[in-house]
Amino acid sequence: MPQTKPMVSVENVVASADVMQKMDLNDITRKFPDVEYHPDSFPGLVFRLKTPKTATLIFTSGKMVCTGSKSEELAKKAVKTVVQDLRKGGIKVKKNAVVTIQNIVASINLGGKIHLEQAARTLPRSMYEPEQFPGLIHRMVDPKTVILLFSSGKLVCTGAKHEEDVYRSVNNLHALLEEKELMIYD
Amino acid sequence: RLRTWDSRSQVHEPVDRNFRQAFSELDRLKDKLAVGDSVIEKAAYIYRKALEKGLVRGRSISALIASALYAACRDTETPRTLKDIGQASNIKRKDIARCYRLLLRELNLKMPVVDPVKCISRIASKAGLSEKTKRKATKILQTAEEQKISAGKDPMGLAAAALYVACVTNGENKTQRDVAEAAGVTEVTIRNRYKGLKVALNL
DNA sequence: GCTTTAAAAAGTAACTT
DNA sequence: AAGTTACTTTAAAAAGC
Repeated sequence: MPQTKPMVSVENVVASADVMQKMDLNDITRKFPDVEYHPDSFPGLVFRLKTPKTATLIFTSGKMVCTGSKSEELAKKAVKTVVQDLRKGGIKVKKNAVVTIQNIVASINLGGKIHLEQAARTLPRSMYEPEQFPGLIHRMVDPKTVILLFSSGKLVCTGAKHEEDVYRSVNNLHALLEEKELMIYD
Repeated sequence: RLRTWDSRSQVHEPVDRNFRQAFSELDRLKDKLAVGDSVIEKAAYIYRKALEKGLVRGRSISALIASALYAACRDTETPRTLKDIGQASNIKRKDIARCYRLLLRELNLKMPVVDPVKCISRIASKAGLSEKTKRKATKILQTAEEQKISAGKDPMGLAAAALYVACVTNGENKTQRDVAEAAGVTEVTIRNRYKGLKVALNL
């Protein structure tokens, strides 16, 4: 059975947020010189934080998208910090943001190599096209996530809404790989 | 030939016009890529399935035809790269790749994994290599117990590296650049694959 | 479908030095 | 030939073309 417990590390969390009020992006641009706002190419304003190291997109509707956090909690903290900074800078923001986690990306190391070509033939809902990408793309149904498998035994799991989904996805896949004898331990 | 189309062409509707365009395009690509009628017929079959599934809505018909042809090549193990089809159809490689993935997902197609051995002949003829070298390269790839070193690697890079090694052992005067150019990969890739091959073959 | 953000995996490509 | 940077794939939201 698994000689090694999978090493999981959350690499990026994407969260949407809403302060439920119209925002004047040009005003924010005037008061925050380090902000990026190019309405001709994209309607969102980019507000970067050093800690947590994130990038938050702010739209005129008051809706936001925060990316780059290493955990669900840090994503929420980042949005709070952005709103606080806006207020300190003189931007009126009445309500606190309602945050929703939209996607979690994690990297995993199974601790053993994977027989990719065999996996490509036996794993359902999988695609392996080394001419296009070195990893095998597997779509898991429950939880609904997508996992990229590499011959090194490392994985990337994305599409999860909760950190628990990442662990369930990895455990499901790991068990499946061992059941079908697709794992190669030293 | 092209009975796949003829058998359905009796219904004269907009769909009919779509098929005619698809077939004239496939016939044009057939000559440019030098693939057989069976590949074209398979491409037509896949394209028709895509039409029936409504995958053409809001999408480029040309890109869908080109990706159906790529899928047919893959299914029949006819060695043609996305780059080959992109050049023949004047459609960006990235667009063909995206449509191809869509076809796999929506039509539930399962393709065999590309066998680098099947890529040897095309590279060898483009580079003007001997039959002996081709045979040697085939043995090299087979002896390299594939699976262990080829996972995740571009099949054309693996085949090119094997051919380069075969040239050296057979004393055929071809540079890495010659082989790389014929295979459509860089010399750096041939060198990197060569390293793995060297270990696998105890060279 | 595109535009923008972030991040990992491993391979390949394109420049510099 | 080594190094660096950058692009390939995956997911997801935002507003608008």
